[in-house]
Amino acid sequence: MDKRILNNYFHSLFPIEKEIVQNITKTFKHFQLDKNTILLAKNKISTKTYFLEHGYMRSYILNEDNEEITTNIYTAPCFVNDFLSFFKQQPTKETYQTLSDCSFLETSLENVQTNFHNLPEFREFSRLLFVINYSKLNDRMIEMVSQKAKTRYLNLLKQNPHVFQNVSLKIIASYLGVTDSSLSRIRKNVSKM
Amino acid sequence: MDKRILNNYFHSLFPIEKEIVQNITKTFKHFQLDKNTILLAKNKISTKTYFLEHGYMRSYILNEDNEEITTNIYTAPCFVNDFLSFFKQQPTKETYQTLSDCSFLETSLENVQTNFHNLPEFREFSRLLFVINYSKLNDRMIEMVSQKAKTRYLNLLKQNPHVFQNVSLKIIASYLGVTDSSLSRIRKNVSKM
DNA sequence: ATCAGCACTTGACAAATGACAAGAAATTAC
DNA sequence: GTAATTTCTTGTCATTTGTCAAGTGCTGAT
Repeated sequence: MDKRILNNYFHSLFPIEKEIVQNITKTFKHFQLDKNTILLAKNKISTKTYFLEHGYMRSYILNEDNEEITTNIYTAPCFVNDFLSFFKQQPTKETYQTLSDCSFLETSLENVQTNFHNLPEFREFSRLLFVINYSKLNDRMIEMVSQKAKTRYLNLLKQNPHVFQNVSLKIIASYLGVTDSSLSRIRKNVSKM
Repeated sequence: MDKRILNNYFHSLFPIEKEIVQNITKTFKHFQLDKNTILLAKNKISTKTYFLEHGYMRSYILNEDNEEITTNIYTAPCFVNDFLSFFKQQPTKETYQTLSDCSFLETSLENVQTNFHNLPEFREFSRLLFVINYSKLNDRMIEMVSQKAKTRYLNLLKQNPHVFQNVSLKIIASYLGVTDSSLSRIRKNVSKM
């Protein structure tokens, strides 16, 4: 099976030898999911690390009014991993759902552990992945507390314009922390400038 | 020097042998800072991992209007680490400042790397620290987008009441993502219930 | 002891966003 | 192809939060 996208992802983050990457990625297995399918449901324990090769996904929670709050939007290629559930083997708080037809590669916790403890390069890679994810989340948090909705919308539009062709505005609205009617008004306001 | 608090912190997170913890913590060095001192300034490259043994700290950024936005409040005992700056050796976006007299333990990137690659238990510990920090940040982000200011205030009051005795309301307000006048009104409203 | 500055509160008003409802447009199911 | 469902927009009004300015009281420097 073709693992070029996954292999390239390793090389893009970090100088690492081709053979080592192939050694790491050989345990990853391909699979596909249709649009609007649950990859990992709330309260389940995550047993895999997923690499999203093609497509769009999101994670979401239900608030006290049973409304879905989108906590993250994933654009391929990227890793999709519920860190807390996967590494501490405890139930997820979030549900992970495809937003388009998606193709994935997955590997087990056992394989991750073997590589983590045996391959110094994989250790460095996984730590770097944590650092990058943490930093992205921190940036988003800062944006949420210090910018208004219109700025957050414009930033997303600039950084990830393709999301708007692939993800419904309702989902994008909750990701931006506003209602769908507010987002609609913001878009109207932006378009006439 | 007494490293009981640091050693206990390791044991509290994770089942790990006493000798291994002592081996890890032996490279940590004590130091102290007065209230309102900069531990790590914006645009500097972090060279140390810090463990806050006693006291309160915060990290903050300046927004476009040159107002300080508190991005995190640290309550001892805990690790204080700018992951991106420390592990990627790039300039920080945030400034780290003490909010009370503080005592710290610090160790260098070289020591962290040695332990990370030589001690399986330390690898597991550092990954767990990442997982916990990521998860906390994610919870806070969800709270920010889905709860209103009053709820966020009440949650902080419940989870960390001591912060209110040690950190000014102005700083807590910006941490909660509201202005200090709003927080003042929220407190007034809460107190008369 | 005094003065300057800071933290906190409060008032009046403005701006941003939410809640709800209705209708148009797009998508999906059969 | 048609009906049902969902998405998106828009209107009205309420609520939340911000902005600005003033006033009080505390604290720290000299």
